[in-house]
Amino acid sequence: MRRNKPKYKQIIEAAVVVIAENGYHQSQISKIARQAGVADGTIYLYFKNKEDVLISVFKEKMAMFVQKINEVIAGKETAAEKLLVMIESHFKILSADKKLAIVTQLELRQSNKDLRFKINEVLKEYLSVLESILEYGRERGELKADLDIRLARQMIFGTMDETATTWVLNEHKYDLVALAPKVHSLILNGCMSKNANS
Amino acid sequence: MRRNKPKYKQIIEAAVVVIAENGYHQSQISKIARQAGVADGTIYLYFKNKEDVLISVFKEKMAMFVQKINEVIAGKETAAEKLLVMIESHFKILSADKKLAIVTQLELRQSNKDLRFKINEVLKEYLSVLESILEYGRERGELKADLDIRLARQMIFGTMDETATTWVLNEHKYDLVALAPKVHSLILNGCMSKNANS
Amino acid sequence: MRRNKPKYKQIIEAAVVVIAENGYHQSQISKIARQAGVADGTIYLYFKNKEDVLISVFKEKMAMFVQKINEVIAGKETAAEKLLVMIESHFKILSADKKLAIVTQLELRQSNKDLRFKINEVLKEYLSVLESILEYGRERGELKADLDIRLARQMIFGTMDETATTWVLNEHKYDLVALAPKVHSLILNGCMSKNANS
Amino acid sequence: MRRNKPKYKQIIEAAVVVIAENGYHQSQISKIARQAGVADGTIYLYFKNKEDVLISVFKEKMAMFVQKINEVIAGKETAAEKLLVMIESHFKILSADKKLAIVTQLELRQSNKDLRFKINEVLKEYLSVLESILEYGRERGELKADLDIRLARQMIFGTMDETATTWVLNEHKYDLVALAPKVHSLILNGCMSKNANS
DNA sequence: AATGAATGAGCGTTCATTCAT
DNA sequence: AATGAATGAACGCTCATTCAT
Repeated sequence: MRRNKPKYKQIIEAAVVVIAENGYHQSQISKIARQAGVADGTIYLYFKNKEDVLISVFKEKMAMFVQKINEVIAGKETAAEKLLVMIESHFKILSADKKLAIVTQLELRQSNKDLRFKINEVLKEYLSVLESILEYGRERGELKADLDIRLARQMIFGTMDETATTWVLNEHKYDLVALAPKVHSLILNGCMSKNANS
Repeated sequence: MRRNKPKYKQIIEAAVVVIAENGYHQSQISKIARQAGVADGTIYLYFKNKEDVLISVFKEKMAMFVQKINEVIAGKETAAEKLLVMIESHFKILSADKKLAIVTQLELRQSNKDLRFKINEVLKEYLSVLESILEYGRERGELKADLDIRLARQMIFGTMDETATTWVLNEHKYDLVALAPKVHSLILNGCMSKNANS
Repeated sequence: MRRNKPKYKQIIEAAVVVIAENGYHQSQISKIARQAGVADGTIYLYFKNKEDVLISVFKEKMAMFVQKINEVIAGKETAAEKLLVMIESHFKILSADKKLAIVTQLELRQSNKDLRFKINEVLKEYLSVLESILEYGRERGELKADLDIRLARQMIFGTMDETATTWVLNEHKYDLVALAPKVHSLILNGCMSKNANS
Repeated sequence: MRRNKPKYKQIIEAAVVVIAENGYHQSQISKIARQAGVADGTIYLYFKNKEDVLISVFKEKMAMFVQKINEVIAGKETAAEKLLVMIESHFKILSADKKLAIVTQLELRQSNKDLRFKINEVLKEYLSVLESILEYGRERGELKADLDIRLARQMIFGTMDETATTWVLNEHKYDLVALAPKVHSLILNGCMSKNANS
């Protein structure tokens, strides 16, 4: 089980640091190796190639996302509460590790189509957690009976993602986590005034 | 004004075609030159460097977006209607030019941080049109009085963008424009059931 | 016609010098470029890749061999005379360009199977000239009526090649051309004593 | 004496198999170790370096050649007979072990100049057996009194070698051993017709 | 004796940019 | 203005060898 070898994690963490500090296209294997304190060749004992390092960074971090989200939503009764803690957790994880935020929101998106296709595969697990909350809410009558789950998922993920990216582009200069309730409210209730007739 | 010279437009259009057909990383200056019917060196008479070509592609196309959106929203009275036609137009432009959709949703995002920073600058004009609609709606009492404009803008743009990207990743196999009313409804009213007490 | 561009020949000649002086495995593109007085990238304007440079060295030189041989054998009446001048010319060309001798007899043989397969293709033209002399001699009654042409060709080429290689391995310390008549006699008459009954 | 240790032979045999199956440039130490059932490092307990493994392969196999040839020529009276059985044995050994044939005729020749220089040293023993047959024949009056022994040896070895290589390049699709008498006749009597006046 | 994880030097090729014509 | 031949920096990956255990 390669994931338990200390060097595996060591290289993953080094990759996050190097990519955040240098950008995707300036993250040569030699830099990652130096940061990890190993020889270039050692990376190839744990990873198939450079792409495998990058996809593994994403897999490991996304697995952490999914695990964390699953933990916090389990403790909540309603879909609305589950969504709130999901958004909060998502923002908390990025706020707690700003280098990770740079990597996931900006740098990894510069990868080529192949890598981004693989990243999308990994993302699916996360999106399916989100979809299961939506289905749960729809069944309970909390959410609209005719809610298009996929579209709603795209709205919610799109909103969280855009919010997080804007925050990173603004160099983290405001509190991302504090936005969670407002984002949550927008998603559940929309923009429209209560007394407007649509 | 370089933009009025015929070769300027010629090179821009050639770049869109080449990027859509070959992908960002396979779009060498020599390919763009060949597609445009000029010599490699000629490109450097109209553009500072390769990045300038790409940012110009984005600027030109985004200007078209802004112009089109301004046209359609001018003919609508309410903010809700303006938003609907904005979403529809956004989706229509991408549906009408699938190469452009590939370029904006997938390929240009592979560019490096510098280029994407500049693209974000260009995007601001588009986003400010969106913000002005939201302000208009808030003033008219259509939209929530306490609506956080910037956050709402992020939600709306994030949702449209994610919806469009998913559509491109699914190889345009369903009708993107047909989703506009549902996206519009989600944005205005949210996911929550009417009779739920939030 | 790339072969007439001066840089093409320039690079071929540089390759011969570099390979002879450094050996096949130490003949990096950068060394060949430096020797030719061009930039590394320039080589790729004239050759597809490194293998293409090496195979072209062989093709050009072998074409010279074939042309020279054809010239000298045309002036001779009998197959025996043709063979003699062929062997002499073969040895003369190698003697006149000792670097070329090192390259063809030692260095190019270290190439991988793919390259050597392609070299063999080029060699076929040379071997067919040899076979045509043998056929001519058989028809004229000079050579044995039941001579196995292919086997005789292998004997003659094998003998010339081994003789030349041994000479190169001995660092050209004796006169290769002077051996031609003896090689010719061995090939025509064999080793056996005239009065022996076999 | 390292050669008597079981792992020594084990590694040699593994090397022959690996080189024949993968080619010279794809025969990494790790592959040879795996085939031999030992660790990579173990090879360095028995061999100085990779070159030492390869030269040892050649030495061991060439020793077998020499021993076998010495056995068969001892049973023959005339030089002509000795030569015939030598050629036959040479071809038989290669026919019987096609992997060995690939290794000696094609793969080992891709090695660098140093290694091939050492291989030539080993070859000398084989060549000296051949020369002693020629000297024996000359003394007995069987072979020409003025025969240049070294040149004749080059002709004979070159012919056998070229014949064997051509056979390997033709993927062993004809019977190599069956060619021995014809090769023998060519070597002894040459190509020339009996009644020609040379 | 035996292991195998770790090392790190080495190189073919691409392509944005220049500049003499 | 337009050309396009020439430039040369930059990097992922392999694998023979070592050495702590």
